[in-house]
Amino acid sequence: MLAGATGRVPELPEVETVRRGLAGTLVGRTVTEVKISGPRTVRRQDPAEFARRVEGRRVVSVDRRGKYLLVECCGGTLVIHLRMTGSLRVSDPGADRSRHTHAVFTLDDGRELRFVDPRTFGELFFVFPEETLLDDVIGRLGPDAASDSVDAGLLGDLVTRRHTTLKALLLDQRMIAGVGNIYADEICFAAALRPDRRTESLGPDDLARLAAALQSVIQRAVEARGTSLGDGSYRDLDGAPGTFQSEHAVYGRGGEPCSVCGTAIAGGRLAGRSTHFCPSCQR
DNA sequence: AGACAAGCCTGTACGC
DNA sequence: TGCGTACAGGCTTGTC
Repeated sequence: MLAGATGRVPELPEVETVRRGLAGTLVGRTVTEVKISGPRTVRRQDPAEFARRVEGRRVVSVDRRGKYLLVECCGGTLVIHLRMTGSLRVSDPGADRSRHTHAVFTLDDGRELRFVDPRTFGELFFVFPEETLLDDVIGRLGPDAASDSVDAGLLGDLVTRRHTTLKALLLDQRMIAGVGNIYADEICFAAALRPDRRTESLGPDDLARLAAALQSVIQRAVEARGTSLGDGSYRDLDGAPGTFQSEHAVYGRGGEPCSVCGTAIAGGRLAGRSTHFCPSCQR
């Protein structure tokens, strides 16, 4: 296993797992108090103003677009992006507060929702319906990778619009929202396509396999509650890891034999990201 | 000790 | 000129 190649970053399946947990925890609850301690955690608006906006609001539903969590409240939306190392935990108020806890939401059932983020890339903000900030952020995103609309036809449109490598296309949130580095590699393997394939070279059969691979990898990963590799990696709201890492065919397996053909998995850098693929199975 | 991991944004360079 | 793409840098810190 490559040093540091620990998939700690939440992508769609991990964020979806958190969303489901949040829905069960937050819907119908009212946020009674908000405490922001991280100086970078709320950066699109004043943290005190953010706290004022959220306090006293009842949660109606919890949605997700790509890697963004949308906590729909009466009168506005709490937006959460975990970025690289952000995580959310539900705790009793007396429970030890881990280092790097940057925000605490107290609920009317006495529990706390805590936002923990060592690298502080993650962020929170709250938008009123009449504000455009949500549209500015979410409106840039392509269709959600878990949505039925991501089929061979849509992918055909994308590859004519964006001439680049397959990996760069999959990582581009404006094209398809929710895929990150781990699942991009896994999707390419499942589609038997090299990550460095030029998008303009993909034919109908390739696009059909790609669409099927996207759906199946994302669906299986959601069912496995995401990927957790190594210490400090992603955990769900209750601190439990996902299990999809046991199904990884290529990510983090550079040099290991391919599970299908035995060829050594190749590793390298593409689109600025560590990239792994089977040089024999993927063309 | 310094390189690396990552998502996302921004700035810049480049080729057609 | 302009557009789309490629790439580097910034942000950050735990790990190797």
